[in-house]
Amino acid sequence: MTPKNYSLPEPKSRIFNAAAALFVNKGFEAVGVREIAKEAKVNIAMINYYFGGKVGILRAILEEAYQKYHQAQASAGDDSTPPEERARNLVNNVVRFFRDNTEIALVTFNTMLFDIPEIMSLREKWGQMNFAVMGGFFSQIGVDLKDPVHNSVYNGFLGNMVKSHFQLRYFVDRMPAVVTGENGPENRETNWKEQLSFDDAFYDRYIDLLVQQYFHGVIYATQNDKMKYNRGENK
Amino acid sequence: MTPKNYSLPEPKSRIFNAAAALFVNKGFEAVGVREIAKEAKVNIAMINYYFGGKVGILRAILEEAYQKYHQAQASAGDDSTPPEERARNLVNNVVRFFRDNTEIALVTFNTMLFDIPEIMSLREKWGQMNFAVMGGFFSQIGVDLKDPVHNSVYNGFLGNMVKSHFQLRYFVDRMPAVVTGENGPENRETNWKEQLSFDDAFYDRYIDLLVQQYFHGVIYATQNDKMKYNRGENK
DNA sequence: CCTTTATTTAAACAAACGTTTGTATTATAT
DNA sequence: ATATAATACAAACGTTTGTTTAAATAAAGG
Repeated sequence: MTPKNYSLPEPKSRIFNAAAALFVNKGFEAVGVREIAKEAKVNIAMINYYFGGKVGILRAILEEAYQKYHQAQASAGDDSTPPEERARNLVNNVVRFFRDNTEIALVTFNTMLFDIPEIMSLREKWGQMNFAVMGGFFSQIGVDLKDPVHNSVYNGFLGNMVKSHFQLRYFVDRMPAVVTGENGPENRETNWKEQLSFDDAFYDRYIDLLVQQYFHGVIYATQNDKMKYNRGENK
Repeated sequence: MTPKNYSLPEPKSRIFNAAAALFVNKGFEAVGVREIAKEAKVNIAMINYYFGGKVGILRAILEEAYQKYHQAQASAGDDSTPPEERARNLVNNVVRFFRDNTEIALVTFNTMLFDIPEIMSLREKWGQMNFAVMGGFFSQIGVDLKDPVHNSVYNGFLGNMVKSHFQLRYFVDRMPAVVTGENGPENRETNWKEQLSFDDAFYDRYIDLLVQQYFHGVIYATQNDKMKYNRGENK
C-alpha cells in the first residue's frame, strides 16, 4: 500500500472535491466512479466506504451547498430591515456564497434540474424552504408569491441571476488564456478574459448594478401590475 | 415484423419526441437508447439508422431548438424599433418559443451547462450568435456588452428568466394534481396548481410584468452605474 | 413482376457501470 | 506487545451501455 502523503487532504475530502469538479463540468450521470477515484487518487471501493456510493457523494455536496445557500438567504435581514438594504444584503450574501463555493453551488443548481430518484425529495424540500425564507422579503417589496405571475417572475430571480453569472464565469475561467489563430470577433471573449479580474471591485459593481436593476424594476413593475390588472391584494 | 400503424408519427419523429421528453426529465447522460426505443416503440438499432446514434438525437434537438430561439431573438425588431417595444417583442417571442417548444427548449438550455464533447462547439458558436443578434438591442438600452459587469448582468438575462419560469412550470405540469394526505403548507404548490392555467391571459400579464421589471430596472441601473463608477462610455 | 433500395429486427460485441467481497495494511486502544 | 478497529486495495460480480452486424422485411423503381 502506498504510504500516506501528508501534503494531500484526507481521502474523503479529496473524493468530494474531485467529484464536485467533475460533476460541475460533465453532470452527475456522465461521471463514473473510476474517474472520480483516479482524480482523487483513491481506490474506487473507497467511494462506497466513505460515501456509501456515488449518489452519496452527490448527496453530501448538495446538503453542504444548500445549507450554506439557505444561510445566505436567511441572514440577509428580517422584516425590520429596509427593503433595499435587505436586497443588497441578499445579493451580497449569495455572491459571497457562490464565490466561496463555486463548484458545489453550480452542481446543486444544475442537479436540481433533473429527476435523480435518490435526491428528488431534496428538490421539493428545498423549494419549500426557499419559499419560506424569502416570504418576508417579497412581502416588503410588493411581490405576492401566491400570485402565480409574480411567482413566475420573482421566485428564484436573484439566485438564478447570480447562478447564471457564475456558470458563465466558470466556462470563462476554464478557457485557454491564449488562443492561437485569427484575432477577430470570434476571440472577443478571450480578449475580454485577459483584461478581466473577478476581484472585489468587480463584484462591488456587479452587486450594485444587479440590486439597482432588481429593486427599481420591481417597484415599478409591481405597481404597474396592480394598476393595470387590478391585482396584488392579499387574498 | 409489425405492420406500420399509420396513426403514429414516423419513427424518426417518434424517436426525437421520446428522446426530448426523456432528456428534459433526466438529462442526456442518464437516458439510454433502450429507454428511448421503448418509449418511441422502435428497435434500438433504428436510433443509429435515423440519427447516427444517441448523440445524433441530441444534436438534432439542439439544432432545431436553437434555430428557433435565434429566430425569436432576431425578429424582435431592429435599431429603428423603440427600445421598450423591442424588449416587449423579444420577451413575447421568447415566451412563444418556449410555449411551442417547451421540451426541446429546456433540453437545449440545460444541455449547454455541461461538457458533452460532441456538441461543445455548438455552445461556443451559439454564445457568439447570441452576442451578435442582441448587440443592437443592448446598445439601445445603454448596456455595453464589452463591459464585463454589464455583460455579467445582462447577457442572457431575459432568456434565462423565461427559461427558469418554464423549467418550474415543467415541474409543476408533471406534479400529481391531487395529493392525498395532509392539507397544509406543504401542499401550497399543488393547491396553486389547481387554480392555475397557463393560458394567454397568464402570459400577457407575465410578459408585461417581466418587461416592466427589466426595462425600468435597466434604465435606472445603467444610469446609476455611469454616474457612480464613471463607466458606460464606449471604448 | 423482378430488382434495387430502404427500413426494421434480433443478436452480438466490447466496454463500462456501481457495488460487493475478502484480504492486506495501517491506526488505535489497552 | 497484542488485540481490535479503521482504512485501503485488487478482484470479482451482475448489469448496463451504445454501436455494430447480418438477415429479414417492406417499399420503391423500372
